Amino acid sequence: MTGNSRFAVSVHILAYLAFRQGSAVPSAEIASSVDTNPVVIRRLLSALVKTRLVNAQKGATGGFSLAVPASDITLLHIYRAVEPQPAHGMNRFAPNHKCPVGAKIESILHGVFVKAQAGMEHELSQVTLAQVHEQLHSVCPGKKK
Amino acid sequence: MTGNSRFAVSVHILAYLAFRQGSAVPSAEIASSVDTNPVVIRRLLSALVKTRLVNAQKGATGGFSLAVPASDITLLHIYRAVEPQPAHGMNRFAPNHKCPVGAKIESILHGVFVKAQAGMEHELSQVTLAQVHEQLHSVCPGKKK
DNA sequence: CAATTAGTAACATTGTCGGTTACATAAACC
DNA sequence: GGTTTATGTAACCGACAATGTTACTAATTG
Repeated sequence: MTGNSRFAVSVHILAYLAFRQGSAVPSAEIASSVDTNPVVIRRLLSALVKTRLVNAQKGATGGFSLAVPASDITLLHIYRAVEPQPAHGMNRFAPNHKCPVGAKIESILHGVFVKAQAGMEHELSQVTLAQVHEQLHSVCPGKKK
Repeated sequence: MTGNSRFAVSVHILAYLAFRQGSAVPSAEIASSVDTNPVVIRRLLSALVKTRLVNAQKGATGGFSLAVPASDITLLHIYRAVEPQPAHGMNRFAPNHKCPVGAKIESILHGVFVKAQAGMEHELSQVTLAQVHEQLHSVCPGKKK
């Protein structure tokens, strides 16, 4: 979608916070689940705190927790919080404006990207963190019997 | 969308071929319109030739031309021809499978990405190269009077 | 005061993308 | 046939982005 994995890791983080419910979870514990460095986790959580999806508490016994019910958080909220301006796949695209095609293609492509982005974001808006949380619990393979 | 500009440049290329109709257009001329190196253009055209959207002809008087009417080419065709496997924003995402969340989040996220991708691709499938070509001709600013 | 944790800056490492050079192959034209 | 023009690709370089890592400060608990 964007080349990076910020969104994927962020959903993982929030799913983990939903999993651990009301308790304050330190970044090191989340980092262990994601298998990365705690600073990477804190960087992403910094953006999620700014958009008020997550509470942060410093000090011993501190950590992160959901600031909003999981059913109120859609994946689009997470996407927007964590993903920088779409940049719309036109980063290094600067056609020659002296050519009649180059002069107009940029704005045409911009319109296309806006529509494509909207199509994608609509799908993300249809999935809540609570649904992701449910899927985590259902069908635990090997935990039957 | 993908971080790179392969798709944007490819649409530009095909719009240029539509603009220049039946004639064989050399990569150097297209490169001038896109303002890049001819090899970059040929690399992308190589993929478009493989999917039979474009004809290539070597030698003097050679060049590239559309192999199919512009009205039969959707932006999704172009996207698929030119963009490698979506990789779905999970490139460097390898959570810890020993954790109950890490063990299941991957497949859940995969499902999310498939839906998001489908939403985006649907929008691309609704736009044809012929429509882009039309927009190139309409409303030439400063060409009135 | 000691321990724990968020917050953040700074730097290293890695991978991808685009640009460039170089050369082989093929076709047109004199 | 030889010259010119063009595609087809490999190989390499430099720029940039993303992630990982270290190191430090600030806040909070007990």
